[in-house]
Amino acid sequence: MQEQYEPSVIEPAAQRYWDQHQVFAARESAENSQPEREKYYCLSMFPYPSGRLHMGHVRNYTIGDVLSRFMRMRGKNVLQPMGWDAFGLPAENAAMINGVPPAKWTYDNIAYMKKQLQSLGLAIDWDREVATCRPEYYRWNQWFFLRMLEAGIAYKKTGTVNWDPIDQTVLANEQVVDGRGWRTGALVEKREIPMYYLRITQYADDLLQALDTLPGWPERVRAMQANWIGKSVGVRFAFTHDVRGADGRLIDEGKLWVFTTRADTIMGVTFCAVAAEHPLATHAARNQPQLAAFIEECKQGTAQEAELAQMEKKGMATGLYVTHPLTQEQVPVWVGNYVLMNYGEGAVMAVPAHDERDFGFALKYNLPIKQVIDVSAGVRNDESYSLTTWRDWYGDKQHGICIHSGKYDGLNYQQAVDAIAADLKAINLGDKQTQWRLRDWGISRQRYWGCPIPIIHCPSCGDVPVPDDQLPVVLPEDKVPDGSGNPLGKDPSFYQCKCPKCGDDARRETDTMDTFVDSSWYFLRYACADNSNSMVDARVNYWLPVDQYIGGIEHAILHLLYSRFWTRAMRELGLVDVAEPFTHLLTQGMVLNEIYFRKPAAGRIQYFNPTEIDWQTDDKGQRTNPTLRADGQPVEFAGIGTMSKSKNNGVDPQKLVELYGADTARLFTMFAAPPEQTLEWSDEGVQGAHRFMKRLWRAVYEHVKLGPVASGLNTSELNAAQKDLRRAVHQALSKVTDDIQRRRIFNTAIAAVMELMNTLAKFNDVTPNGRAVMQEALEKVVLMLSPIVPHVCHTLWNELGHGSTVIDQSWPEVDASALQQDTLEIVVQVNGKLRGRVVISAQATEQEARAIALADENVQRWVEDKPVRKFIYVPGKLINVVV
RNA sequence: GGCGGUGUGGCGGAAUUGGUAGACGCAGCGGACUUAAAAUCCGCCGGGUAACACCGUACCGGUUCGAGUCCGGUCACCGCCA
Repeated sequence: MQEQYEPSVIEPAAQRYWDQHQVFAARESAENSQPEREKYYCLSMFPYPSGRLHMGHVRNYTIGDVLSRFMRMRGKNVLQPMGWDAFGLPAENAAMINGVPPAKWTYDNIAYMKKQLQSLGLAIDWDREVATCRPEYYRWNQWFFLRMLEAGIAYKKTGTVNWDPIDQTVLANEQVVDGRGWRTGALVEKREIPMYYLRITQYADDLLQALDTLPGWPERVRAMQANWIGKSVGVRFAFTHDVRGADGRLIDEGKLWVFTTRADTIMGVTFCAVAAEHPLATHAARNQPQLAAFIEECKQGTAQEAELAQMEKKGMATGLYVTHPLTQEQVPVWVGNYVLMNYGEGAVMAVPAHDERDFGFALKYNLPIKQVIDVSAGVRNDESYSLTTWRDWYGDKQHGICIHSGKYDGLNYQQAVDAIAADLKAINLGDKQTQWRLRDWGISRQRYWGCPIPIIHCPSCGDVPVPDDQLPVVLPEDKVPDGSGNPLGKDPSFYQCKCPKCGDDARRETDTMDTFVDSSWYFLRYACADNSNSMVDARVNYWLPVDQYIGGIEHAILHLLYSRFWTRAMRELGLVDVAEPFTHLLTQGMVLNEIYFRKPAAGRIQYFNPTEIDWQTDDKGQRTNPTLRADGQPVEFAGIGTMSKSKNNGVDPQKLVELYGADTARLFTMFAAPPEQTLEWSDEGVQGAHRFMKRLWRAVYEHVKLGPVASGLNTSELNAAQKDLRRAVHQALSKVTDDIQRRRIFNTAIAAVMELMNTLAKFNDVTPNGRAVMQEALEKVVLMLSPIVPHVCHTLWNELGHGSTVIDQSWPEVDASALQQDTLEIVVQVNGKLRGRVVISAQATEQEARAIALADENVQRWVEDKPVRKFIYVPGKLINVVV
């Protein structure tokens, strides 16, 4: 065995072995004599082929790889695929800069990044690789889009869309962040264009309720999805009025519609508030310049819920009144800057007594406050209702009872809502209604580098679907966008076509699909990537659902929601059996690094890579005075932030692998933080991980150097030290198994192995029994670490004398007898404070333990002759003497 | 404002069901080896004390024999909210 650990030699060798023996090729059924194994589909979110891997990829794919390899050793039939989310804007942007077609840029990037992924030693079945920009893949986007069109799940409508003036494209609502395009940051404009939508709102209730069937998902992701879907159950009803517009007709047919979740407070309405754009506001402003000015001011304001909640509530009376549908009272109408036209009805009823926002508004503008709910019943008898100070319990609907509400007096929340909704329905002015925040998913994009929407526009037949036998509509791959709109619209060879129905000249749709479409079902296609005859086949039902999905928290809402929707649509159309595609979800934290900069008197801030910085340490060991190594001059430390090009704090995985090897990179990313938390990069930490690799190598080297172990392990002949070592080995094994299998935490599993290695280093017994114990210990260490650092374990397993390979080994079993102890150390507390430790027999009774504990010198010092009031005994762990 | 989360040494983090707070690693300090350095190995490493005592898991209070962990309240920070 070679003395030096050389990852640059052993890593390619291990990878070559895996490759030649096709060990990661997944099969759907049992082969030859192999017994039927349970399937395990381990999926990592596929990357966008941006050019190079970043550390986030390394972290993501290492987590997936550790789980895949672990599950394989646990006897599962594992599928771990990989592919490319290959359509999208960055390719077009790169094309504009370099003058190269997006297709070439994308395919080149895929080739390079695939090599990078392979250098990490991931246990991927590359035979199933998919790239969403290939016609073999996206033809099924088109095919299924047509099925959805037939089923009414997809439809066309003209609507107001968000127009990004820089990217020249439509954005989904969720792609607008703070009123700006999510990629460009440009202020979004409104445009009216025809586009295709998917009826995700039809599935809103199911998508919401089924979140409860996903205990394997993080709580916060489920909360974010529920929040996004935004179900609110309430009552939609109308105040009547006879306000007529300039044309003499009643505005909105004489009805001011509102939606409320607190219909039980309807008798407490003292005014209504409408949005600045509401027809009543517009009407009232015609001859009130002051109101018109206020409306203009409101229109400048935000449309963001978050900002809305924080800004100062302002309003102005319109002078108009509407009639309360149940009391016939005249209710004044105000314009409020906190009411949004495109949310709900653009108008709200105001109940100042029981809504904090309305309460503040009423105080500010001196509007009446009428209490109609009494919460004192059993809950709040210590405080009374005040007209000047808001208390949170004014809005309590759990314990409230209607008062001052005529026939509704005495009803609780649900009873009151039911009764009031029924009364409103009876007079035809309202009914119960469920409102959703979620909107239908607009998928049309006026972009080139995406999947063409398979529709032909015929002057006489209208919108005609491309017949199935003419699919796919192939995207030409030679175009170079120049920023002046969609190249497809300028290419007659693409858009000129014949109508499939009447054969006349027609024009092909030049919009392409949102790239979220591509990623909404790629995990299904991995199961049958080689099938050129159908979108999915029986193999999909074998592999699905995904047992473990791993990816970034940034996809917690959109991608995961769209995938859940798409899978449901496919199930509805009889293509797959499952509704929920992902059983367990792990959202890994981001990779952070330190940020350093200098701010010159003139010019832009200059950022420095953390590797170029030197620190000094003060007498407390704390770092001070960062300087730039190149010139020794001070730099500013700006804290920790996500790795990014603009902050010049990225770490190139390629260089890391070249310098230390893939195993070190894998070990560090798994060790530095739990998978769900952020990971702070540390070059010293990487060196520490590399140091451990070398220690591991040397431990095996020192052992192997002594020649083959003479005798097998005979557990009945071991001395105390040998037994202790065996116990340490099996304790570590027990912990590592639990950490990976149940807890999905790898840093503590690695820590346990490190601790074991520290113990091993102190064990210098070269007797036959001692060496046999050491052989077992090292074998277990190699097996335990093989999912995490597979290359070195591949080599070490053979060096330990095995003809077989570690990839084919089963996960080791804990030997329960090795864990047994004759004596136990028990912690003794006196009055809850640690005062001593005693060693007792493992079989000792509580009486015996008590006698030994009380006899202990340290314990006696604290107990003295005080009477023992209480004696707590936690067997095997702790004694607490209360005196 | 709403929802969700977090708060532990100089740093990343550990403590899994209420039972030894600080595992493991990094940094630092001391030592061995070396002409020297690097590498490697050994030891120390929350505050406090001569040594104990004592103090210590954001803050205030509670439950308990016992609280980082459970409960009530406060503060700070992070994430998400067409």
